[in-house]
Amino acid sequence: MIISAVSLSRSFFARSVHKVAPDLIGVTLLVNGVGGRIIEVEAYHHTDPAAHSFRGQTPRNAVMFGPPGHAYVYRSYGVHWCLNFVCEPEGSASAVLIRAIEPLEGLVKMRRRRGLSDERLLCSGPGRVGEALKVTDAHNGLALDRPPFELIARQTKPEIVTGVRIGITKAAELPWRYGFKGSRFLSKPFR
DNA sequence: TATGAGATCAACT
DNA sequence: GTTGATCTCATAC
Repeated sequence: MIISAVSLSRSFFARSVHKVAPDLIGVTLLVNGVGGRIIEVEAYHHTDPAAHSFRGQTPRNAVMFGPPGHAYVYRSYGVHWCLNFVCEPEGSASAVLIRAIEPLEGLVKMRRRRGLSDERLLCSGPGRVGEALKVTDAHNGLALDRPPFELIARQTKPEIVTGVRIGITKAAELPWRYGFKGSRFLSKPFR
């Protein structure tokens, strides 16, 4: 069977984060040909106290204030690189955090980068995704429809679960975490 | 199974 | 000086 790989259109990200985030579940994300299916994301909006953009533009979050369809990469806890996709028309400053993917392409590279063999732990967490896909500040601001990024549309719409976001204290009650129902690659179970 | 320290940096008080 | 969109390893129950 031949399955054609359809890239996401440029307008995909020119919508509300709350539409883009669930639509990303099941989409295949590759960086330099390495990656897999997006399993878990979180939405951050500029009106949301938990968002980096909430208090206005800084050197770190400047990309969030730019055009949609670009990568926003930030250093988490001084240690990890976390990957976001900027959404909505320019200036609204919202983004989707990629929290987990199901490893499909470049398993050998991901295992080497992570120093792990357990597939389930390769990319199940935002810091782990960054390390496995080798995302760094060099990717901050790059367009998502050009190399090294590749986003391939899903064939069918998966069942999606929602819940509260993880690891935040501000606006912790907002159900803006989205996941692929039943996947074993979720960073934490939904309940 | 659960809690704690360390890594190490931008932004905030 | 403290906090945070995190993870790993160590030690304790």
